[in-house]
Amino acid sequence: MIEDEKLEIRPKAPRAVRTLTDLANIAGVSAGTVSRALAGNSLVNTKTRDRIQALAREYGFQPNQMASKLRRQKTGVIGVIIPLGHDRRQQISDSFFMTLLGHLADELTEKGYDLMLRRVVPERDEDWLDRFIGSGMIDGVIVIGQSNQFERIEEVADGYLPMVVWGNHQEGQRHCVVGADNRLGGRLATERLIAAGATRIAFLGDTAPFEFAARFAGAQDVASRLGASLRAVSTHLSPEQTRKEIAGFLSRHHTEIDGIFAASDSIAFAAMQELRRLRIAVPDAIKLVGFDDLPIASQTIPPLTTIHQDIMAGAQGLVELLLRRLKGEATESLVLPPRLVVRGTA
Amino acid sequence: MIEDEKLEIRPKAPRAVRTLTDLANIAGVSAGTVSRALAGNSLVNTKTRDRIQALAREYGFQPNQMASKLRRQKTGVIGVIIPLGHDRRQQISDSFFMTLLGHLADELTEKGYDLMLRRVVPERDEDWLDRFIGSGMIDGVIVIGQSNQFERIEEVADGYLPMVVWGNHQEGQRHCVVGADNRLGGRLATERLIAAGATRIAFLGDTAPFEFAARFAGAQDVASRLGASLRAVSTHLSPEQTRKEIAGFLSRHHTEIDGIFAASDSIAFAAMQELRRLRIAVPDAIKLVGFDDLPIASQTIPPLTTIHQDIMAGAQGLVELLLRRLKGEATESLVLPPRLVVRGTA
DNA sequence: AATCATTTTGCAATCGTTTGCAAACAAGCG
DNA sequence: CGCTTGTTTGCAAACGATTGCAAAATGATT
Repeated sequence: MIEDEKLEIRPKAPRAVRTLTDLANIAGVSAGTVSRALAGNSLVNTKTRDRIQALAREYGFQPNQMASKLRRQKTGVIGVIIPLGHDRRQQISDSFFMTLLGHLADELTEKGYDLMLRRVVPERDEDWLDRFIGSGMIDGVIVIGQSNQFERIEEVADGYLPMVVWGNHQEGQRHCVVGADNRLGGRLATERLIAAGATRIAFLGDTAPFEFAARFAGAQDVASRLGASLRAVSTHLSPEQTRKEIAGFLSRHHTEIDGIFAASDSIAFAAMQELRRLRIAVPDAIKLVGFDDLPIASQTIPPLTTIHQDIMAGAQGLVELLLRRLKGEATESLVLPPRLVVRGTA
Repeated sequence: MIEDEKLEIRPKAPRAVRTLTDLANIAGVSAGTVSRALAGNSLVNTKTRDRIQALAREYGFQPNQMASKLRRQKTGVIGVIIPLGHDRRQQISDSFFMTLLGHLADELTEKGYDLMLRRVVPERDEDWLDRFIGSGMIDGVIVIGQSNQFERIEEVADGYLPMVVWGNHQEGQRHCVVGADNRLGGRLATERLIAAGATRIAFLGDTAPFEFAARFAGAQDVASRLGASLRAVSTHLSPEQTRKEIAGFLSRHHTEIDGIFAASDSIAFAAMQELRRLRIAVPDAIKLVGFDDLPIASQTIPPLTTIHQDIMAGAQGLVELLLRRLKGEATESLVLPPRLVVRGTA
């Protein structure tokens, strides 16, 4: 009889027990005790702790996070911010970043943190990074991609420790970064192109972002050393735009080249498609190497030769370094080795 | 001279002015007034408002969000939660969900909300949804994908208004959902296969998730009506696993079919690759239709015939409905029309 | 039974904003 | 000049959890 009543009281009722005090009243103790009990604090008697925890479960009580965070001055939330280029669509569909984000979510969850995602267009908002950090909503921040904001990030890094960035490592930089050795990757790609017989190479992709610039620099290292010619064909912004630029370049200049180093797999795919439209044989007439090794890279025809980046290791590195920085440690950057994957296009 | 000093005071100092009261002291007013001034409240004199806002900018002051949220009892944060199947990797790299997420981030940002991302494995955590909602950190929640949690979501929907789900619409369901008409999509795909000459069709994909089940149901509608045979080849979980299962099925049974309806483009890609390995001509020997119309679908060889879903419209719909629900409106579900895109595989 | 050491508990201050209410002030009018 | 309207401001009470400190309860020991 009593139990029946109990069962009927709970459902639908507008959550009668919403605060520590509510639960404390029910349990016949003080709010402080409830707080300690739920925190598993050893200061509270084992028996009352269990009783209170049971009660909390029964009434579906969860302490208000906002109040908790305010009081403890930490949020348990890590911010992940993606700076976009001028065109906001630039990286939205970039599967590389999106995959990285997925792994980050998993890693952070595992460590007990929540993830707050923000995408910003730095050009439109000077203070994009400071604002996120100063918002008081996050304990630390992971920046995905340096875009063209290297300087801004450096400035912030001087005064703000818990920040880790995915991107390229520059000699002597002050912010902690995790990323592949893009320059080495560029070298590997170009060496492969030349080994496959290419001598007149085009680099396809926007050279403004640091990651891409480093890939191009690596290509330059090798090209000049091995006596191949190299030209940069800078593409811009949105995928459609990029595709048009690639199409334009290829239709006009394809006879002048016999190798393409694409700054990313996405760009490589676009190039492949255009080459097919122009009935230019890959790899016979033009060799092609990409960068990233997205899952689909192995599924194109011919499968794409590319530079592999270990995304999961990257995500793990980002999180681990950030957690150490949250503890006050100053950490080194982490540079991951890229790996050439030879498939069918070069 | 004075200005020089001003410049030197600010940098590096551990943010001397961190609270409303700090700023209030500087401005010579009370904290309440500063609060109102920064909120652009009309109750405060225009002149003092401007003065305070200038001061705030000068000192880089940002009110503490945690305190603000606690006091106002709303967070300005929308939770986005992705329930994963048994295998956590299942959907992580699913570019469809990831792209949807990107668009959601944009839409929410535009409306002034922040986005908190959480990925969960419902099997491991019974209360995944309640816990997120009850955490007090979010004003509303968007669930991406029903996975196999339809019932759980229904239950929650009864007591919690500000929730919108991406997924499939079932007759008479109680939670508000946005998604393509999967059944119709399944019909379109199958009709196309049959029109292209297929009579013995295999459906490739896990039929447990509601979206996929509906696609299969659509296929059944058409197959039985038009006299084609249809068998479901249920794949499971992780991409590698899926690939193996597909390979196994095709190598053993490819002679028994002449058409494949893949539950998603990703699955279609895997099938294509396997068919190529087996030297089975597409679409000559076997016709193939996918679902989603991912960007790469147009770039395979031959380009993939598939069912197009408008992801951006989906994201906009989710956000718009959620905002209306936050205002207390009860909203209808939104079913988006899928569209057959005929390319080279059927 | 009294004293002391040790757990457990309650009290009350605190985190930093927001906001209802009332006080202070200015302005308009007879 | 006094009185009635408006504007602007300040005061102080929330919001709900955490935690140092002291009080109370318990147990151990003589």
